[in-house]
This record gives sequence, C-alpha cells and structure tokens, in this order.
Amino acid sequence: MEDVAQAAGVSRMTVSRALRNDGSVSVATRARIMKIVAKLNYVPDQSAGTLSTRRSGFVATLVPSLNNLHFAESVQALNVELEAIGLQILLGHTAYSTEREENLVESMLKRRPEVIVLPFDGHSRRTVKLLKQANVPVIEQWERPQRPVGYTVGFSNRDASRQMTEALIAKGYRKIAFVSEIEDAWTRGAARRAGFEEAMQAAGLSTRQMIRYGSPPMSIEDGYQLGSDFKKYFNDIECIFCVSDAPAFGVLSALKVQGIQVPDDIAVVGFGNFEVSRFASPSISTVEVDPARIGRETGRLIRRLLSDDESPDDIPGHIAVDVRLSWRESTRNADAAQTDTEPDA
Amino acid sequence: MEDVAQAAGVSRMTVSRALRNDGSVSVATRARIMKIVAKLNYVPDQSAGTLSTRRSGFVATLVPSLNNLHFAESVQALNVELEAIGLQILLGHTAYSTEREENLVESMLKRRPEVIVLPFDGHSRRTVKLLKQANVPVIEQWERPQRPVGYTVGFSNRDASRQMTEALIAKGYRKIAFVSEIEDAWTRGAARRAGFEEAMQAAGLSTRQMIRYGSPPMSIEDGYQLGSDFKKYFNDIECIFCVSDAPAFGVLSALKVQGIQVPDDIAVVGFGNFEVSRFASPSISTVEVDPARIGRETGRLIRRLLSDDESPDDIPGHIAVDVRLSWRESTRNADAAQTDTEPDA
DNA sequence: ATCAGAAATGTTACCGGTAACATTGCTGGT
DNA sequence: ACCAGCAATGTTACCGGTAACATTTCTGAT
Repeated sequence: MEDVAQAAGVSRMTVSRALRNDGSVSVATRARIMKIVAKLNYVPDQSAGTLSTRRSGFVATLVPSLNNLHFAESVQALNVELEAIGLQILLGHTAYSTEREENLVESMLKRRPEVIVLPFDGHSRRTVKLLKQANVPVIEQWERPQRPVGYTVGFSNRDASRQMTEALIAKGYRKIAFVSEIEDAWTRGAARRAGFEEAMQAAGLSTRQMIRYGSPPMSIEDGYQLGSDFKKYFNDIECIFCVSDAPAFGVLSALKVQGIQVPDDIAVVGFGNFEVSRFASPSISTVEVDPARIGRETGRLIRRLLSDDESPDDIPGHIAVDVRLSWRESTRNADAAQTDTEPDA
Repeated sequence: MEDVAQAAGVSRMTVSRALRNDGSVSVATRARIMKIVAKLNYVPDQSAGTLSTRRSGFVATLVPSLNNLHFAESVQALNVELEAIGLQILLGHTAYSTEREENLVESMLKRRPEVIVLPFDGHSRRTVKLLKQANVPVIEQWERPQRPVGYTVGFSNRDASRQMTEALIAKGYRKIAFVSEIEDAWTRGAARRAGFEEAMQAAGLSTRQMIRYGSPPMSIEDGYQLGSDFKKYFNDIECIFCVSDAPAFGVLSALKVQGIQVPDDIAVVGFGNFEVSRFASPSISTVEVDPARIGRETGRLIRRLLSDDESPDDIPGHIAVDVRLSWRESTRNADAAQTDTEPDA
C-alpha cells in the first residue's frame, strides 16, 4: 500500500480511503490511485483490515455433510446471498458428529466470524457454551430446537412427520411401519419418530412396528438389507414410512428384486425429497424440504442482522420454512390429492 | 491475551508460545496458562496471527457448482485432508462462469490463501494474470489444461471420451450420435466432443450426428427434450453418447415414455457417473470419475507443497486421476466386459 | 563454588491495514 | 479582503498476535 501511496504522491490513508470508496476522496485523486492500483496489481490484505475494523467478513457455516445434495444446495444458496453483501463462507462439515462439531466451532471462532450458522441435530454442552460466549449471532438450521441458542431457520421434523402420518392414515393405511436408526437420541430421526407415534396414537393405531436399524444417517444399503428380509420386518404391513429417502430407496429396490409390487402390495414413503426419490421407479412419495430456501432465508436473516438500520427487536427469532407432502407413485392415490409431475420436471 | 498473561503472571509472549505449544515453555507454566485459557474461554484471534506470520491457513477452493454431488464430494474429501494439517477452505462457486471466477479469485486473494484450487474449464485472461502474480501455488482440477497455470490434478476429458467411443465401437456400435452443448468453447464438453470425433474418425465412421443443444452444463431437461423428438435427432442411430449423465438420464426417460427399448432399440451412454445414472432403470453406462479421489489427491499435493522437508523439484506437476468405463444396463453387453454390480452397491 | 551452555522467559518492533483526530485547501457570503 | 465551514488529505496510534533478539534462570561438569 505504501508503494501505491508513493506512486500517487499521497498518504497511505488516502489510498485506503480510495480503495474502500468511502466518498471522502476527490474524484481525480481516486482515479489516479485506482489506475496505479491496477498497474501494480495491488490486492489489499484483508486480515490486516479485519484486525483494525474488527469485522472479519466471515460467516462460519457448518453442515452435516456435503455428500448430500440437500446440504450442498443450501450452502450454495446461502453463499449467493452472502456474496451480495461481501461476506465469505467458512465451511466445515460435522459428519453428523457432535464432537467434530465442537472442534469445528472452536477453530472457526479463531477467525472471528460475524455470524455462525450450523445445523441443529443436538450440540455438546461445550459447543453451546462456546457459541454463547462468542458474542456473535448464532443461526441454527433445519430443525427448530426445543431450546435454541439463537436464531433458527427451519421446520419441525416432528410436525412434518405427524402431517405425513396423518395423510397416510387418511389414505386408508392402517398398519404402518416406521423405519429409523438405532441410537438417534436428539437427532432429527428421533423427532420424526415422535411425530409418527403421535399421529398413530391419536388415530388409535398400533405403533408396534418401529424398526430400528443402522446408525445415523441411514443409508440406501441399510434400507436394502431391511427390505431383503421382508418376512421378518414387514409381514402384514401396508405401508413403510422411512426416516429418509435413502433407506426408502433401498427398501424399494429390495422389494423390486423380490417381485413385491409397490404400491399395490405395499406402499413406501420417505422423507427429504432427495434426488433419488424423484428418479426411482416407482417414484417415492416423500416429505419435501426446500434446501435452497433454507439457505436463502438464512442469508436474508444475516443481512438483516448485520445491517445497522434495523433494530434487533424487529428481527424474528425463528423463520419457518415449511415442508409439503409430495405424492408420487409409491403410494396409492386414494383421495386424488395433489400429485407431482413427471420425474423430469 | 493480556488478561491471560496477567492471570498467569507471565508475559504475553509466553502465553503465545504456550498456545502454539512450540516446546519452549516449561511444562508447569504451560499447564497453568492452559488452565487459565480454559477458564477465561480465551480464543486467539487468527487474523492477528496471520498478519504477523504471513501464513493465513487458508486454501482458496473454487468449484463450478455445489449443486452437483461430484464437486461437493471432492470438496469434502479435500477438506478432510486439509483439516489434518490445520488448513481451512475458503469456498466459492463459479456457476460455470469465467467472469464470476475472475471476481472470486480476486476476492479470495485478499485473504492471502496459501494455495489456490480451482477447476479448469477455461479462465479469463485476467484470472490467469491474477493467479500468476499471486505468487502462490495454483492447482487446477478435473481437466488437464493444455497450458496449465500451475499444478494439475485430474484427467484428460478428451482421452476419456476417446476411450469410451473406442469401446462402443468395439461393442459393435457404428452409428453413434454425440450430444453436447452449444457454445462450449474451451469447456470440458468441447474436449469430450473432440475425443469422440477422434475415435470415430480413426475407425472410419461418420461423425455427422453431432447434436448441439442447450448451454453448459446440460440438464436432464435438455436431454428429455432431445429424446422426445426422437425421429428428428436419433433416427437410424444405434447409440447415443451424451456429454454428461444428466442429459443421458433425460434422453432415457423420454425414450421410455415413447416405448423405445434401451438397450435393445438404442443404447444410451453418459459421462461422469452421477448418482442418477446408477439409479436409473435401465442403469446408464458411463465414464466413471472418482470425485473424492480428486479431492484427496489435491489435499495430498497441498500437504507436500506446504511441507518444508521436500524439495519443490520432487513434486510432480500433474497428478493423474484416471477414469474407468462403467458398463451397465443401457448398453448391450456384446463382449462380456466388466459390469457393475447392483445399483445399491 | 564456578561457569559454560541450554532452557525458559521477557522486550521490542513489526505485520498491513483503519479509526480518530489534526491539518490544510478551498468555497462562497458579507 | 476576510472568515466560517466544509471538503480533502495527513498524522498518529492501535488492532492482536509473533519474529527476532535480549535477558534471566536453571543445569551439570569441573
């Protein structure tokens, strides 16, 4: 910067002001400075700026995994929003581990992010402590926690799962099995299971068929194995509701191999609207979440949080991003409800 | 940090040394300091450290899109490698635009990354200039450019496409159509097309059926539209080789709707091994790329580049990550070549 | 006990920007 | 011509760490 200042015959400070275009530099001087900046290919060092202004321009963003289009899409949507206001994403993936999450939060804090965005799927005690002490807005995504640390953007997995179950009951299904992971305390899986039980009990139906298998997140393979042992798990069942689309797809594949007809012999339902559920044949009915919208809404919330001209009190603590039920070929269409269009839509 | 120093009765410098655990602090003193650090929940400010050490700990990473599991997976694999040596990823997505790429490179440079990783799909002139002047190792991923800026990790799209075409010819296909985008100068699409033409010409076959449609990256929808106008585009064709799995899946869906049998009436081949190609029915034969391996190899290369105990001359300029051909149900199995296992594998 | 040399700790200056305040130059109203 | 008041630019100090060098404290061999 000194070099630029020398070449332009001004002080470093004037160069600094010209670069930030704060309006206090005369047009002529600024033009001269910018020309020299371009010629010298000078690129300011943002970490120095950060130190001085105490604004890092970072948004720490954690996702469970990028190996899942849902999260990748939400990050991308968030990134688009943040770029517009000159913020950069610091990305980390927790691999569904609260321990990894804790480490990531700690290392992110060293960069002094202006906001911390992370999925809620349970946090360790120390993570919560770190987040609170960081003195930075925290946004939890996807699930709305019972006791949020800060802001939340998402929906209630429990409510969504209850809705789906109620709809299945309305379609005439009675003997419904729910497939979820073992040891899923505090995760979205547990919330979805709770919603299922709630709806079943309210309708006076049996929740005896709760199948627990594999560890979170349940894979296609897990579902395939369950489906392969049809007699053991799904004898006398009319509909299989899976904790996510991945096992639903696996179950479906296994059924197909055995010649079991879906939805005529049995129905299969997933959760999440992963790409596979649209492309499966038959395509899978599911609870549709819009990941890009979660990213976008998070981005907008951040813009509001960091803009000075809005009082913090006007900013809502929770932004609901609702889900909808997508009826496809894997359930019978008893009530002519809304149906999705072609898979290639 | 001052607070910690005071509380421990030492100087700031000793605290700094204790935190970095550089071995020069006595065990007793370090233990005392660490206890206080924990109690005070002190988290050091890395931008100050960066300024002083001139090491940011950042690796700038650009991807075309996260909305594609391939790139998301490679980023995740890269991240895993980098975490192990305390490096953080600064992520940006170019949305397949060289203009966006240029802006991103510029904004990343402000953070003084220690390495820059980006896909090669053509760069603007200024991007190349910026990269060269940054005086930082540059790694181009996926395609191996004619004239690389720095290191490269990937494969030759042209060679891979030639291989696939040769294999199709070996299977007995003669009238092969190639489907790719309009205006794909310098992109991987162009390279793949070139490889196709090369193989066809070498075999004395006609390359008249080069279908250009849509803009990069070609979508499922684009493929669907092409496939729907079968008579116009694919009359008298035996095999459709698509520039990526997305349009291949689209074409396939359209053919299915029309009752055209794959692979009996016509074969369909993709490129990339996207998830849909495994789950489609029939599953789609494709050129299989291993994105996680590209990420992993890139990470390892970075580790070598940044470690002091290896002379730069020993580090290879190009790391080849080879592709393989995956034969599935969408091509006839004339020569009993290797075949992929079940979709759920 | 003495002292060389290593181990442990302290001091000072600097990394590259910007906030805050100071100074200079210019404008137009009287 | 004079000066209030703003526009443009300059000066100084500081952000929170660490490199480099200085100093003190501890070892163990003589």
